[in-house]
Amino acid sequence: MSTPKPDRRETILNAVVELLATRGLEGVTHRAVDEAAGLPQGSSTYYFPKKAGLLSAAAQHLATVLEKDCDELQVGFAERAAKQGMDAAVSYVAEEVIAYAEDSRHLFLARMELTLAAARRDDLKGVGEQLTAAARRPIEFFLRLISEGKDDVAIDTCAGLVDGIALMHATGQGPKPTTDQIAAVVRSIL
Amino acid sequence: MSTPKPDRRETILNAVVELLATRGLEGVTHRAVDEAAGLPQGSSTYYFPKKAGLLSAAAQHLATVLEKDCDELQVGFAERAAKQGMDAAVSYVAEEVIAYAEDSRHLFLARMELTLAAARRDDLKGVGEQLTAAARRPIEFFLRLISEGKDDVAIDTCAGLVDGIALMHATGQGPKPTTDQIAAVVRSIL
DNA sequence: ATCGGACCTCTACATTTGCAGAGTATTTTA
DNA sequence: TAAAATACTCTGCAAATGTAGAGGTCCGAT
Repeated sequence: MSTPKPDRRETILNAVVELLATRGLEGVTHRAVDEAAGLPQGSSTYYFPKKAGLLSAAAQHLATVLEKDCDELQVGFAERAAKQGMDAAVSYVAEEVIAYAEDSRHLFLARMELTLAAARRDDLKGVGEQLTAAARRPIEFFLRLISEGKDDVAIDTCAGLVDGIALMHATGQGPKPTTDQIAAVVRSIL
Repeated sequence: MSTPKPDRRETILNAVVELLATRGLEGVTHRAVDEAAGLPQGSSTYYFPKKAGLLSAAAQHLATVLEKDCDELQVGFAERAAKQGMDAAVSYVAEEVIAYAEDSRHLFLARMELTLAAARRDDLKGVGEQLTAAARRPIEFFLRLISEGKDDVAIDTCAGLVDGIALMHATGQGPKPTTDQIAAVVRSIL
C-alpha cells in the first residue's frame, strides 16, 4: 500500500524493531541491523549515519505501525458496538488486549525498550511520547465512547493497566488472564 | 561468614542498580560500575568476573531491597487497618503506590530494565521472576487480607495495574494520578 | 558516449568493551 | 615474626563499535 516495493529504509527500521525485541537496545548496532535486515554491511549507516537518528526513526516507525493497528481496533470495536451492543464490544476489546500481548509481543517489547530509553535520553523523549500516545489512543477512543465523561486520569489508568498486564505476559510471568477478567476490570473503571 | 567484606560487594551492586536506572542495560559496563561506585578500575571485575554474574547478582540484590520495602508496606497497612479501619488502610496503600513511583523511581526503572532483559535472556529468567515476585508480594498480601477468596489472576491484574501506572509516571508521561483514583480502582477490583 | 550525481558498498580507524593475568597490599595463620 | 592466603589494583589484549570516507555502480540528461 505505502510503497509497492518495500523501501530499504523501511526494511532497516523493521529490523531495528525486531532487534529491540530480541536483543534489547544494546543489541541494536549498525552491523547487527544490517545483518538482521539481510542487507550488506554499511546499509544502515548510509541511511542513518548516527545511531541516535536510527533509534529515533525506528521509534517513529513503530508509532505509525501501532497507530495503524489502533485504527483497526477502533473499527472493529465500532462495528461490534453497532451490531451486537456494548457488552459484546467490550468483550471484543478485552480479547484484542490479550491478543495484542500475544501476537504483537515483539512490537510491545520494542515499545517498552524505547519507552524506557526515552525515560533517560532527552533525544528520544519526543518519540517516546509519540509511542505512548499511539498506545493510548484506542483506549481513549473506546472509553469515551462508552461513557461520555472525559476523564484523562481514567484513561491513563486503563492504559497503565493494559501495559502492565501486557508486560507481565510478554515476559512470560504469571498466568494468562482471561477475557472475562479484563472485561470486568474495564467495566469497573468506567 | 558468607562474605568477609560485604561492604564493597553491596556498593558495587548499588552502583549497578543506579546505572541501570540512569543509563540502562547498555550503560552497565565494568568500568562504568567501578566509576559509579567510586572504586578503582577492576573492582567490579574482581567481584564479578563475568558480566552475566554481575547483572544476576544486581537483580537478586534489588529483589531483596524490594522485599524489605514490601515488608514495611505490609506493616504500615496492618497498622492502619487495625487502628483506622479498612478504608483508611486502602487509602494508605494508594498513597504508597504513588510514593513508590516517585521516591523509588530509580529502583523501579532498574527493575523494569532487568525484567525486560529477563524476557530475552535465559540466564536472567530466574532472577527476573524473583523480582516480579518481590513486587507482587505486598499486593497479594493486602488483597488477601481484604477479601480472603482472591484468586491469582486478580492479584496479577492488580500488580499489572500498579506497574503500568508506575511506568507511565516514571517515564514522565501523563498526569499524576490521585490517591482517590487508585483507591477507587483497587476497591473496584476487590 | 559521457558527464554528473544519487545510491550503495567496502575498508579503515580510534575508542570501548569483556576479560585474563600479573603484580601489590593486607589480613590470617602458624 | 614469617609464611601463606586473601583481597585488591593495574596493565594488556582481542573483539566489537560508531563513524568517516574512499570507491563502485547505476541511470537520466546532455
